[in-house]
Amino acid sequence: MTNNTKDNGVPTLADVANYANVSTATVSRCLNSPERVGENTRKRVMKAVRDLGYAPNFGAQALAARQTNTVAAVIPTMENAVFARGLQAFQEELGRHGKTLLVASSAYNAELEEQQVRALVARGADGILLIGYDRTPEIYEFLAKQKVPTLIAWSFNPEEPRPAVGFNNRAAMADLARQVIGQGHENIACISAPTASNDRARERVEGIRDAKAKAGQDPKNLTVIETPYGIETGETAFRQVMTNAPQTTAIMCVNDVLAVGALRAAREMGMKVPNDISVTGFDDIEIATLAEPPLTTVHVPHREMGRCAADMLIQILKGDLIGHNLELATEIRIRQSLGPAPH
Amino acid sequence: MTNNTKDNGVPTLADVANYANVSTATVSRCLNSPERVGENTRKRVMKAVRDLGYAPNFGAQALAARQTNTVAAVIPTMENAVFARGLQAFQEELGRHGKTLLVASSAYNAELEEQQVRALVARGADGILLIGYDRTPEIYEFLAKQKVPTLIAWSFNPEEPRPAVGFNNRAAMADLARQVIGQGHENIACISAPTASNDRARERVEGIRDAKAKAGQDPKNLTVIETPYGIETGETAFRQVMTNAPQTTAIMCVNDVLAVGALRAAREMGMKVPNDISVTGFDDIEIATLAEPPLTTVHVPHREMGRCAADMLIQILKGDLIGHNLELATEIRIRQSLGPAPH
DNA sequence: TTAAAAAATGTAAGCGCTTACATTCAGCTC
DNA sequence: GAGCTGAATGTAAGCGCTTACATTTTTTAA
Repeated sequence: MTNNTKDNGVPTLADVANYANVSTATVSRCLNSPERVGENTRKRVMKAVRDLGYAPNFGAQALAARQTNTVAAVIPTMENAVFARGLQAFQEELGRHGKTLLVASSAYNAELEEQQVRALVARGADGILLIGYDRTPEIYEFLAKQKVPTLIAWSFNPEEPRPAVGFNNRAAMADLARQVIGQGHENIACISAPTASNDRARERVEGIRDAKAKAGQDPKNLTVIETPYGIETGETAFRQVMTNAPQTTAIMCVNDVLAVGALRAAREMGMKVPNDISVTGFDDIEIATLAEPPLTTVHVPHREMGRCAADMLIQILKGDLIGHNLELATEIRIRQSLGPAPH
Repeated sequence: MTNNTKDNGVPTLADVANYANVSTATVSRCLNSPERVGENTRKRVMKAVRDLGYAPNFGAQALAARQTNTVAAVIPTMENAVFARGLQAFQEELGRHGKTLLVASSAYNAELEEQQVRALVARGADGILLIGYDRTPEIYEFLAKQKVPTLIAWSFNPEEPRPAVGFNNRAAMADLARQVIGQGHENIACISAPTASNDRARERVEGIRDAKAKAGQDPKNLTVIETPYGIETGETAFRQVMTNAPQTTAIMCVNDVLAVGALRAAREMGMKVPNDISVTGFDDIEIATLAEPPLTTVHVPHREMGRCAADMLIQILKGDLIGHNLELATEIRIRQSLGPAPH
């Protein structure tokens, strides 16, 4: 046995240096800035790397170079197709730039989110992606103190100073509400996700109020039911609406999944959509077109958002602070679930 | 300014030690095995940690402790709900054990998968989760050489020696096929994902053949169309089947998404499901129940698989090599998309 | 009271890499 | 050929933490 690899298995930089008869500095340079090394030497070193099956030790590299090339994301859940898509694109783009993705999910729970953020930062994330603006100041302070660049996604509010890539939830929902109102609906109800620590949901609800106000309707006069994410919860919420406010002719849901639940409940209750009642969603995920009838909704470019988020975060990490804020456009998709108000 | 934190910002263990008037070893012990430190000292140190806002440096910790507490997963794509769910559960369970998840996706591309595996290992993954058995020996060798414990998920083959948690794709599909054949179908076609480097798809197709053989039908006589993942591709494949083999009365798809595409194509072509043709899926994701008509499919416990995968990997990392193989049960879900063969 | 055992804490040697700085040496210029 | 320049390479000092081992303090037992 040679004196390489210290007999314990995994070869180190020193083993490679030894094998190639150069110093560790040269090997390191070969790997990180090959142009600074003579051609012959480089070839010899590369051969050594291959022969030995060398791979750099991550911890050592991170320690010495003070960065991990790792980016973290904390999302509510991957089971929501919206985030799965965005995250997929985010990861792909990150990969293209040699960065790796660390993920955790908060289950829409602020406290858990805080833990996750801390854990990921402790894992050496160079930067972090967070969903929406809403969270305790403690997290933001922590991030600032640890000097971890942070990007917000899925929300965009021109008045917020933080770097963000997203869309104007409020304006988008207001647009959609305008369409609904345009169909003659006056008794609108809204099925929302819990708004307590979710600015996206909150803004969407406000968007409906904005549109109502603009149309001369009383913005206070809006039935809102809050319920967790899920098809079943959407069903239950629909029933609740019909009990509390039977005169309702249009139900606007803050996401497609709740809307699909509403659609299902309507069918079970023998109500025809859109003849008896109209239903709208938000996100435009696959089930929106699959639903019976297909769902009128707001199309959100989730993939693009993920990709842009990655690009922006990379920019920020590089120190290029340009383009700190990016607003993406959404689009109303009118489908059969919206019809004129019955009279 | 005190002589803490070296003026450069982030506090280190030494700063904490200094502030609390103990050695770095004591601080380290406070953090990692508090029971080995006297109560007063511990309190003092913890206060110092809080006062200084100390957080351990990941690289240093990884380097010194020779582990990152990070586990990696390479999945085909998060956009497939099946993996999104499993991964979500995987991550949750990992989190419960203080581990963090690194993810990458291969887009069902073997070469890309290899790169991703290397990248993740280079990022210090202590262990890795891979989907299915199929991949080049090089990857397995690399993993072995780097001593990275590996777990296979979504497949389970008692004859394979590698640790795995999954289900018997072949048997499950054979079960479903038996039901189809039981409805009198003889001209069965299959819409499959590309089988080249996907043992799950391959096994499912073989499962159909098994059932045919068992029922006295010729297993060779099975129309198989391979197509990438997607609703649209499922539609196209359906049309292809009806062109190539118009006598087909049942189409078995290797996943729900392709099946939904088939369903849609059938509707567009004016064929009634299940009167004119039966369609089945595999996975039992949400859209299976949402589809019109609801899809007969194989229910796979994706979440449970994710959770078990995490548990097993953690066991393996600990060195407990027990329970090296885990087979999960699947279940046939008969819904309206399957009916008797027309005569 | 005292020695031995146990508990608490300290000392310091790495972990494997990057990089500032030092050295060597070939190729120039004059 | 002396002096200079710049490319190629080497030397060695950390990076911030863990942990084996040494030392000190406290507890226990006889």
